[in-house]
Amino acid sequence: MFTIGQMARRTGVKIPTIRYYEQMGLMTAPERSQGNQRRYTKTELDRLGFIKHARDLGLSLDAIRDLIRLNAHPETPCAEADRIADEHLASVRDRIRRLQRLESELSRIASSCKAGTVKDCYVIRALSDHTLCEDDH
Amino acid sequence: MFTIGQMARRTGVKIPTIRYYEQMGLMTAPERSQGNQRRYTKTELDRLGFIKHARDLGLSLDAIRDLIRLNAHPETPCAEADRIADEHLASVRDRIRRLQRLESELSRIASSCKAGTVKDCYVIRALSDHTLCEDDH
DNA sequence: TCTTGAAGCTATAGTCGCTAGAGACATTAT
DNA sequence: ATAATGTCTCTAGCGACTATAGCTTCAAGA
Repeated sequence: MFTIGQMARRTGVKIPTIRYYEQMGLMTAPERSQGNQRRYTKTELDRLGFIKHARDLGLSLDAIRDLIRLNAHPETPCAEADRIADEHLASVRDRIRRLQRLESELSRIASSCKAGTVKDCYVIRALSDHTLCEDDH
Repeated sequence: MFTIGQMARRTGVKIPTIRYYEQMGLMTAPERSQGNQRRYTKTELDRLGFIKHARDLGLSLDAIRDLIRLNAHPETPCAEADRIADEHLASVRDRIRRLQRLESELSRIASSCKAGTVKDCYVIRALSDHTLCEDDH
């Protein structure tokens, strides 16, 4: 049996966040001590680890809830789990693409100002004037 | 003079968002018509365009507030504006790096499950078991 | 057994950057 | 004059937490 603090230390998930996951239905409400404190089993520790890992990979709580639900029914085909991972991968790739476009514009803007004062600052001019952009966003 | 709707159409910033920017002190409170509706000048239109552009580039409202403040004092050295753009660029690059690591792990996980049912699904196993990861996060 | 300090409890509010909705009032076109 | 559209304020909601207040419980040492 683990206290909530031990759960936090072992998984790296902060205590209020664990309680939040319980409230959001990602963690089932654990047993309680006589004094009403949460006492977790190994199974629950593992589930929290699963959630942590999936969060680190950027999955939404909704997606994680789906995966947990799938996991609870081991006979269902795993196509659905595949789909969730795939979908997320696509959105990650999209985010990378957009960030890279942004990076190239920003790096053109940043550190490029030779003027001494804001009056002629290229950074501010570039931000004011969209036509200075090399591609549209 | 522009109505809030014209401002929205010209900049692509939604009406409630414009009012929100006013509340947050990014836009100054504009003149009002006799019927208490907002009437904006060209200057204010330009500022909204500036904000939009900076937001599209991912700058926080705080950073934008700083830039606006700088812009209002044209004699200050522009090193500060440079710094804001630089800092933001660094954080964008960091986000790209992290997303790329994530992408490689996810693409390893996704679409790789040959099992028929969730019981042996690689996606779910990979998410449960951090040791399957190729690099640490 | 008592005490102390750390850890845990609930409940509520705040974060960021919007977005949506309700219900009332203003403006514009016909 | 009326209808259609636009705008007003106010409030609440989103996701995923984080912080605070004021309380109770637990574990270890004296």
